[in-house]
Amino acid sequence: MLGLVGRWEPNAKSRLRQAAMDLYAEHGFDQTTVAEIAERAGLTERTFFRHFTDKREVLFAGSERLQELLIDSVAASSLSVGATAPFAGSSAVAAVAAAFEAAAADYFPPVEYSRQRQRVIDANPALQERELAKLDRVAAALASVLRERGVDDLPAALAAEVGVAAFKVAFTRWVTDPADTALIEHVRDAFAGLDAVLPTGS
Amino acid sequence: MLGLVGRWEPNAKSRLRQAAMDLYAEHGFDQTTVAEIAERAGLTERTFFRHFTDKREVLFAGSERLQELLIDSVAASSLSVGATAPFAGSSAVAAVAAAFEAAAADYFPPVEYSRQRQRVIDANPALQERELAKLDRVAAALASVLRERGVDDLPAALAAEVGVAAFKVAFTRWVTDPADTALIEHVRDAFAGLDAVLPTGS
DNA sequence: GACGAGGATGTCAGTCGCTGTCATGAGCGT
DNA sequence: ACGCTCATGACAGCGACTGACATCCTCGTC
Repeated sequence: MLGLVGRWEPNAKSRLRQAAMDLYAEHGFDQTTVAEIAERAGLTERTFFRHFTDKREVLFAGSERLQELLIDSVAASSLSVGATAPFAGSSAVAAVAAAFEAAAADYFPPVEYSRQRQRVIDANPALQERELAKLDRVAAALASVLRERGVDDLPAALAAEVGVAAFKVAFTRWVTDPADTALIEHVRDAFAGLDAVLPTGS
Repeated sequence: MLGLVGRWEPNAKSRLRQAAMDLYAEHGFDQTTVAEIAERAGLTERTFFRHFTDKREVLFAGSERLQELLIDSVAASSLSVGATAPFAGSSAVAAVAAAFEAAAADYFPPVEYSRQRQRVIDANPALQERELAKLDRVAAALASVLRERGVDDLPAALAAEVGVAAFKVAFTRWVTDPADTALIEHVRDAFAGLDAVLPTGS
């Protein structure tokens, strides 16, 4: 269960991932064949599909960990569960924001790598779809944990979706930022921008 | 350009769509073969791919029209372009909200159909990915038109993403609502809920 | 130190989504 | 009648993905 990596050539999975990333970046996703990836990794096409469900999944392997980070963070946050209507909701977004800020500091790889990865993704609709799907699962998980913490259905769903929306904007700005500002700063800016963006009262 | 439908059996495209929907609903998406769809429509597999780029695209054919509706609506709205910082952003969300409310009244098919369609989509990850991709293109288009109307980059992106996020929640609640409340009501609730969900000041 | 269990890999064959190419046949204008 | 256009059919082919079975290494056990 701890991944005592194996009796064969070790790191098969990471070798496959590396080979895939290189080929995707060099020739493009569509022009890369799974057989080529496997060959470069010294393995077989069949083995590739034993490590990754998908040709696309190679680029999104670590996403479960991000989801866990966020969930644990929100689960451990001090939500004012007992508060009356509007406050329960607003502290939910705050908790989500805090979770993303924490993840921004811990989880993400260096900008260089993220940029290269994003270039590959942006060049292919199928990969963008997968990226959105991952984010949507994150939103669903966040909404779920918020509900478990006592937040009502509607505000829980809204807080989760809005939080992910803000993060999407922050992440995009991060990888396209020529000034190389830290991700956490972009996350703060985006969540702060939410206040300015919503009609104050209505 | 007006679709003078043709010299062959007319409505090839809608026959294909109907056949696909029926088969997807009956046997499931994965268990349905494109050849089967084409056969039921009295056509060939090859012809199917001339009408739809994808096996999935059958379920999302009308989405460009929704996008146009929203864009036109926002483009025609009275945005306070000249306003100073916070107000420009907030009226942007209001414009997006109004656009979705208008679309909710005009565009969407009856609940029955939407529910059946959604059942098919919810049963298949690949279809969910496509649905998210469509919504993301909507968000991108909204952000673009907001920028053209003079809204700054960050608030434009946030308003678009948040608007789509709210709509996602509203739509989900609509198709799962046992009380059959109108979609526009759910849209209003969701956008109203945004106010309660965000920390008032911070 | 042989032996059996388990797990990761290889091999093979097959299905199906999707594409390029060329042929066919109906309608339409001249 | 002639040819043009265009939706469709007919084929051939690639590549993603899957299921079934064989192999082979490693480790624990006797």
